[in-house]
Amino acid sequence: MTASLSNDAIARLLERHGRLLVVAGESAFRARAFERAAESVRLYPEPLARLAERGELTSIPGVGEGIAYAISQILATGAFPAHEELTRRIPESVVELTAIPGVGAKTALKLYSTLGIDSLDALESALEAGEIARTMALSARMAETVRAGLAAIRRRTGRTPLGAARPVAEAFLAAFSRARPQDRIALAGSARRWEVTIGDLDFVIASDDIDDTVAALAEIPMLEGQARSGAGEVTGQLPGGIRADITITSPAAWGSALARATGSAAHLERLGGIPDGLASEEAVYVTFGLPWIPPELRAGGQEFARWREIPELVTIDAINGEFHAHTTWSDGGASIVDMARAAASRGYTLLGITDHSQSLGVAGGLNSERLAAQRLEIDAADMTAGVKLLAGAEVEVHRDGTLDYDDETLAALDVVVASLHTGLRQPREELMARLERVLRNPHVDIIAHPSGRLIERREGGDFDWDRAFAIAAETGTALEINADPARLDLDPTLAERASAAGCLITVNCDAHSTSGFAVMEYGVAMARKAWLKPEQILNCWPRERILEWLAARGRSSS
DNA sequence: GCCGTTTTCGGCCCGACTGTTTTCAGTCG
Repeated sequence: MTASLSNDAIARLLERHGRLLVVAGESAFRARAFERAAESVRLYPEPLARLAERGELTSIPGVGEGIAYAISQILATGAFPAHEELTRRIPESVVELTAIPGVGAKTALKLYSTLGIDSLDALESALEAGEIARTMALSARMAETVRAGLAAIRRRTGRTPLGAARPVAEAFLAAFSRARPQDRIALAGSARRWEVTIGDLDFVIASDDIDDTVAALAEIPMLEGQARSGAGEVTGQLPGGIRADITITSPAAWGSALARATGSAAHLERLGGIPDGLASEEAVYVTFGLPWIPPELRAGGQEFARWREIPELVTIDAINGEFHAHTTWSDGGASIVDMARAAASRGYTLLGITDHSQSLGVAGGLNSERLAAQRLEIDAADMTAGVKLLAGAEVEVHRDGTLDYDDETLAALDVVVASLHTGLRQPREELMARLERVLRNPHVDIIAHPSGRLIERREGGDFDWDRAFAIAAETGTALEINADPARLDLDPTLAERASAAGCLITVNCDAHSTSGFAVMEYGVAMARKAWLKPEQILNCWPRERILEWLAARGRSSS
């Protein structure tokens, strides 16, 4: 039994197998089964080795007889037969190719079987040599798609999205606190500053006995490959392959150590060196004649000129409702009533129910008949738990800028959120013409996730933002900061520009379940990085004022 | 491969868009 194999390591292997099954052209359902099982295993609280000993692997959701056998093989040998057989046919690295937009499983397999291309590097070489275009199996057009896709991937930072890193950080904080309740631990670095992507995770621990703390760290299973790099420095690897840098300090020097480890480099440089031996961050800032600066604002710029405004910035308590949420009517996991109750428990007084429109078939989009039926249920549930429900929709924007419902249907809705989910690779002219048409559509109240980016996975559209913001300010259309950690869109820099241009901002979770509202902390952090105040954010307004705003836009909500 | 008040087989992941096409395969959301 390989006791050292972590749940994360097992999950990674199952996930790689799932992805390889897709490329191999196996059943998409079988591939998904492996990916689902991997997700389930990664989050499983108990080491799988112990479950395997008890013969309880199939108690994990998504793990049946087949995958339980694979896991037992992985635990015993570090691999499993089906995976070894598959990798003999197709190298694992071929999966890399499918990261290129426009290259799916079939094309990746074709590239491998006809040209032996088994990685992005090999693909780039073949492209340089002109092999792609010369090969009869692949057209010149394909070569161009590949070239553009490779360039987009090379532009990626290779950093970890915040939404992947923070849950890992929180799990580690909890695990350490259980092991060493007498020590104090905090997250530091870019994750504490709510940067959209992070390079590694930094932690600071205050301890009266550094050696004891180091020994306790060695006992935490989720921190692998630990090394002591200095008297009070420990490094290691956390789930997802994220590097952890841990600084251990005395309680008396906690403030100095935390401020240093939090950064940013530009912020520290502007401060001009953190004094040693201060017990709190407040004490650190006092020496510079400053109040405590919240981590998300430590960018090395405006915080030194605008610190007096900090108490006025938006906080999570100022959020009074949301305009973008899904239910089981389309691709959500909770009913209208359950979503309303979850909203109420967050102190909201208003919630827009905005399921997908008809052309987004994969998400179970509603045609106008089902939309009308849904309104009956929304109206019946209105004021459930004291929350005003708006019968809205997240409406697809077609490639020509027209919307997915006719004017009559749109006019009957309480709120219309418009989204571009497809055709984001259109050239700037087309994309802008399309966006302008949406912004000038009198039925549209809010533009959801305006750029369409998926962090580290897909770049946003090539919009002319200054022009877009000017039009949005003119039409009064609100622009969303989507709090989903996979999106964080608008980005804080764009949100700040939009607000400066006079645009109204709204921060929404795009919740697909009752737990989906938890990501609001990300959205608020982004809004704070953009130096936004509640007045500038539509869903911080009192309910009556929001309803007046909607009414003034021709909305019928009562 | 997993799952189940739809329960041991058959559904799960549908439909639009694009161009690798010219009657349909591949990709994407």
